[in-house]
Amino acid sequence: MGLAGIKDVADRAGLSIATVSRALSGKANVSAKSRQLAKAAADELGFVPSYHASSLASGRNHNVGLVVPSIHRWYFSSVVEGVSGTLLDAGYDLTLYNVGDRPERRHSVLNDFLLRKRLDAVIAVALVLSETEINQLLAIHRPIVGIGGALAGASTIRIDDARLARTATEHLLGLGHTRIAHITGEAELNQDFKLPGIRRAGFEAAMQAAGRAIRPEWVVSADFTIQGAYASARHLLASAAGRPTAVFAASDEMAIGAILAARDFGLRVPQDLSVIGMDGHELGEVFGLTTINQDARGQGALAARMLLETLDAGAKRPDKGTPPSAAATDREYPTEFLVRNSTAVPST
Amino acid sequence: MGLAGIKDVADRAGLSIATVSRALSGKANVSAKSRQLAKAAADELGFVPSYHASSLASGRNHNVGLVVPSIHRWYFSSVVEGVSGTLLDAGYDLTLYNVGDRPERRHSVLNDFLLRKRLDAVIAVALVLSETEINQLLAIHRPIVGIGGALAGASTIRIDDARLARTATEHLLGLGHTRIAHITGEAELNQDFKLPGIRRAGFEAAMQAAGRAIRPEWVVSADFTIQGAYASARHLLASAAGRPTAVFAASDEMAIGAILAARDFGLRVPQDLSVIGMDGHELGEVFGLTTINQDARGQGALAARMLLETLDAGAKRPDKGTPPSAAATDREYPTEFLVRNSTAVPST
DNA sequence: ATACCTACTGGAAGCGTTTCCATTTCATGA
DNA sequence: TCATGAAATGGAAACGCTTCCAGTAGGTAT
Repeated sequence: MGLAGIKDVADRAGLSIATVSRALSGKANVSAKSRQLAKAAADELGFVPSYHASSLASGRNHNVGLVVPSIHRWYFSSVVEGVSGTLLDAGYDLTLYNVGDRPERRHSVLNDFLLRKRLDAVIAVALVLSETEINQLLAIHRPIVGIGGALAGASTIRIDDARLARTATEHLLGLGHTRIAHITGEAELNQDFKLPGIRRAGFEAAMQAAGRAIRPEWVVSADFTIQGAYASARHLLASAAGRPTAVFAASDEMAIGAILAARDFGLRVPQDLSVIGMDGHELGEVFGLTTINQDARGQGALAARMLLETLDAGAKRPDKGTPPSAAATDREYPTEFLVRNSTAVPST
Repeated sequence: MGLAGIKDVADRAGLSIATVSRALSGKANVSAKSRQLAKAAADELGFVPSYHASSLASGRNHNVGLVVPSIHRWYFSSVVEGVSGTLLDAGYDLTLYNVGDRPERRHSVLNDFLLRKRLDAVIAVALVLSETEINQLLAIHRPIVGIGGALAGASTIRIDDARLARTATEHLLGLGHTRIAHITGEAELNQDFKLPGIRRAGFEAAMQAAGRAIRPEWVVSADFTIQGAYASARHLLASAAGRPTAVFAASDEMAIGAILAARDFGLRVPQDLSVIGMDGHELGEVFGLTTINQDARGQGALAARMLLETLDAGAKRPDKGTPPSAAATDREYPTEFLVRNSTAVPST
């Protein structure tokens, strides 16, 4: 089988190449009869248009790049699922760039891949791109959407991490807690991904506003995983003497780690220790975790939809036209405060 | 900036297009001087070759497709990380097809995407492709590697699930357990992904070989998540009367769900209930989970390396040559029995 | 019947590379 | 000095589509 080309289809259908192309891609100015003829011939030959030839000729790729710092953690895999589903349904390919913890990869991804005119658009998750980098992308007319990270000049979907962290802390304060600890992200995670610092700032703001001291030894850090936070929380909770009565963890995974550590010490949650998280991890339900639910998957889906919209709008020859979405929108994604039973009034 | 093309580079360097192309792609038969000239000119102009034009002309895509049924579960995200890292380092793109639980997507992915000549190779994770589907891919000279699923005719990386499940069960039997329960995967997961059934068969084989009865009510199913297994295990452990003394879960995530459920009932692990899992989930350490460690990430990396190798071997114009890797290898990936402290001699 | 407009159609020019092939250059040994 | 082959070079033909543009048919109004 010599992989039928459009020429073969045209011959078989008794039409010209041009007409077949129009017919198969659903363009106007094709008679119903021709269209049907073309489709039938294409089916019979099992014709599938060559992606590269079509992209080269039309300038459209039907391919969106997704840049993530990791794929293992709940937040990222949720976003990927959301993006992936939406894109697949729209007939778009998803090219995944998992830049991981290696910064040199990040550079090569931006240069060697993203700029290679092979992507129609880019979704960057929790990645802080420099203005130069953003401009580079915009210069070649590639719309960008950032999720969970501030992208100057590009459209963004995010939640107000500072405010929500503050809300979470205030929930604990409101219950009467004064001895509140915080589990934040590790320093290196703060590099491309300022989130831990922002949530921590929210925590500190709430504490200060309430006139509560922040004990440095009660601010510990972990790597955003359950097991990492478990280890950190064990240190935090080790000595009965200087033990907090509540913990605000910067993610649900870390909150769960704290709950597990607490259980190991025979501490009951919430009677002996209140724990509040942030994210909306599915596993939170098992632990009755009080948290602020953000629909990461939904955020991914929304980002994809936004991109598809601007792509459809700017249709034909994106290289040429004016930059799509001159207006960079900054949407705040809705969240939900989910009170379950990992937080309560302190027993003392 | 009009996005410099190779023509511009050639003009600037005072060379022909052909020589520039050879120089930049590191081909032979280019003088050192010309090569340097070309590189300098390319740098100055910020030239990046057009992916589509280059693929169209050369027939090589530098793009590997990865088909997964999900991205959220530990096993899959681990594999994706492994594949992703290896591919990125080799300068390949990764196109992710998350077919999810919707079978219609699977079909469209195979037809509309994979066959569109845009992929050099395909890695299918835990997906059972029909022989027709495999032949379709092989017919257009696209090497396939399957991970964790049997792909007749294609290369495969897998672990011997049946034997390992048997080993896990034998570990419990060897400790003296007779009342052994099994948490398997749900029926619908068994469709494209026979794994739950295979592990279950291993369990049954071990039990039968030991002359132990399998109590149907002690074989429960869950969706491979912690929370799902937690719910199932609660049912399993609810009545003190007919309670097993050991549980073999078909995945670490489900084993952890069982441990959490046991704790809720005040059962101590391993004194009151032994739990063994399978996979090597990072979280297993926190729970002291005895398991069989399979390096999912390593499997992904290996699959990518295998593919890259055959691609490099078959170099130039893969469309034309003989099918790469006529020899479909079926490798068994090494595993490690990890005895921690979630299993012990039954206390009765 | 003629003019005119519209809906279709097909030829052919790109899209931006890679690579074949013929040609030129250059070093080497006789 | 000249033949000889290897190394380097450039022209031009693909690669397989999309789309512009000119042209053809077929219908309507005059």
